[in-house]
Amino acid sequence: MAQQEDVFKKIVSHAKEYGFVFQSSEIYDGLSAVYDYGQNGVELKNNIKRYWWDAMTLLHENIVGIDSAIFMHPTIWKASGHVDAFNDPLIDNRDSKKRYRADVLIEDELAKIDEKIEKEVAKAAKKFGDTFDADLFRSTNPRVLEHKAKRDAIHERFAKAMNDNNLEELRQIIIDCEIVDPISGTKNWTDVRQFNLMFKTEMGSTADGAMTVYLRPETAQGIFVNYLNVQKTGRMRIPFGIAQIGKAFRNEIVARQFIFRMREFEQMEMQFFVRPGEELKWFQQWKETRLKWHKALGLGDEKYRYHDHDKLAHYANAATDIEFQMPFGFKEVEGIHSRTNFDLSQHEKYSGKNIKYFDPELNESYTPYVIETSIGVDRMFLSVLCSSYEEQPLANGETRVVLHLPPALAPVKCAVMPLVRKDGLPEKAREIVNDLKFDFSTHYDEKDSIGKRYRRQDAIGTPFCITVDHQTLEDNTVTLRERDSMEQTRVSVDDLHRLIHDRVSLNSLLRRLG
RNA sequence: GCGAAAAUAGCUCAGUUGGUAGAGCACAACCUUGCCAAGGUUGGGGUCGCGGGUUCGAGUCCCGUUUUUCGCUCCA
Repeated sequence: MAQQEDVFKKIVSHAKEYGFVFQSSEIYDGLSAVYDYGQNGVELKNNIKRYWWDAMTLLHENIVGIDSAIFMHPTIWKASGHVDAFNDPLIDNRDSKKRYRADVLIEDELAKIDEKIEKEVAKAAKKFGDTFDADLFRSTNPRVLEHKAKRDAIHERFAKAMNDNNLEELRQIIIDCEIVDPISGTKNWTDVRQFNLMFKTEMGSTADGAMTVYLRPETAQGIFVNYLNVQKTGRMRIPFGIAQIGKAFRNEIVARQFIFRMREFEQMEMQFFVRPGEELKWFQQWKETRLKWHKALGLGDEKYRYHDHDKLAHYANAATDIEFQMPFGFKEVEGIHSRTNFDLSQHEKYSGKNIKYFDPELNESYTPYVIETSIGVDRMFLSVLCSSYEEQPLANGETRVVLHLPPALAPVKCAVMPLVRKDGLPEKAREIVNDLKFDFSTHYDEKDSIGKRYRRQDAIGTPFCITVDHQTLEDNTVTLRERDSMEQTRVSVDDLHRLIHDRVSLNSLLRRLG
C-alpha cells in the first residue's frame, strides 16, 4: 500500500510536470481542492468526453443530448431534497476526534428517554399482571411523568432550535442533557457548525431584489426539468434517454486525493426514461452497457468491479457503482441508479405543472421511471492516467516513463522529428506535419537527440513518432515508431495517414461497443 | 473540521550549533550529433509558501496562517 501511494505521488508530479493538471491559483498559494487542466490534460479530458458523448448519442438513436445552465430556479433544489439533505449541523468530540450530526445526537437522547418510559411500563405490567392499565399508568405514574416532562422540554427546545437554525442552542441542549460521546465517554464537545454542501450566490444586482441561487450540486436536475421539452420537440418515445456533460459544485467537508474529490467537478450523466415497472430490467441493462464502455478502453478488465448499494438513497430502488482500481484502492468512478419516479414527481408537486408522459401504445399518462448513469469526468481522467503510467525498465539498464494511454484518448497522436537538424530534413518534416495536422494533433520536435525526443513523447503518451532521415529525401519513406513496443517500421509517407488513423481514431474504439 | 507531517529553481532534493542560497535534471541560444534521456560553451530562472516575533544576523528557532499528504470524519 505504501508503495502504491508512492506511485500515486509520482503520478501527481508527472501530471504537473507534463502539463496535465495544475493546482488552481498556484501563484497565490493555491485554492483547496480546486485544480486546473493544462495543455495536455484538456486534450485528454476532451477526448474522454467525446468518447462518452459519441457512445451515448451516436450509438443510441433514442438518446439525445442537452446542455442546461448551471444556475437553476432555487426551488428545484427544494424539490430534489438537496436543500434539506445538504445542510447538517455537525459537532465534534475533542477526545474521540469523532464527528456527529448534532440533531441525531439529540434525537438519540430523546429515544433513550422513551426507552426508559417503556421500561417502567414493562416493569409495572409484569408486576400487576392482567389488571394492568398501561395508558392509565403512563398518565399517572410519577416516574413516567417526570421522564415525559423532561422529554417534552428537550423536544420543544430542540424543535425551536432546529427551526431557528440556532446552533448555539443545539450545543447547549447537548450539554444540558449531559450527552456523552459513545466512544470516548466524554462531554468535551466543540461548537456546532453548519456544513452547507451547496455553493450559494445571489442573482440580481441590487441587494434588496437579489434572489439566492445555488451552483448546481449535480447536473441531473437540469435534465429532469427539461425532459418533457425534449420529449415533445424531439418526438421521443419511451424508452429514451437524455445525456449531458457539465460542471457541478459541492462544498465538500473534506476534499482530497488530488482530482478524485474536488469542489468543482465535471459530470457526464444520462437519464433514461422508462415505463413504471420496467425500471429494474433497464437498470440491469445499463449496468452491463456501461461496464462494457469502460472495458473497451483496454485499461485492464480486472481493474473494474461493481459495488451494489445495500443502503439506498431516498429516491432509489436499486443502485450500483462501477469501481476502478486506483493506486489508493478501488474507488467509485460511475454510479448507476434506479431513481424511480421520485425526481419527476417532486418537480410535478413543487412546480404545480403536469409533466406526465402520454404513452400512445398504452393510451395512458404516467410519470416515467428513471435510470441514471452518472460518471465523474475527473475520476475517469484519473483512472486513465493512473492505469497508463509506467516506469518501464529498458534493456540498456535505464528506465523510461511512459503513459500507455488508449491511443484514441492521447492528447497528441503523433510527433514528427528530423533525425538531425540539417541537410533539409527539418523542411521535409515540416511538410509532413503540415499534411497530418488537419486530421491529428501533431507535434514537431527537432531539439535534442532523437532518443530524448522519443522519451518526451512517451511521457505524454503520444502513440506514434515519425522520424525523417536522409533516406526519406530519396524514397519518401520514414520510420514509424510505436510507443508501447518502441518498434520501428519503415513506411511510405503516403501511408502515414491511414496507418495512424486506424489506430488513433475514436471510431475504432466505438466499434468495439457495436 | 480534528490530529500528525511537510512546503527551498519547472521537477527531484541538499543546505552543518543561526553567519554571502546550492546540485542534478529540465528550459533558452550556439556548436557537435545517423535511431531510444550523448557531449561542449554560454545564459535565464529563488524576496527559501505567506505574515509576524526572537536575534547584530533567520532557509534554519518561536507564533500565526495558507496549501499538500496521511489518519479520523463526511460523502445522494
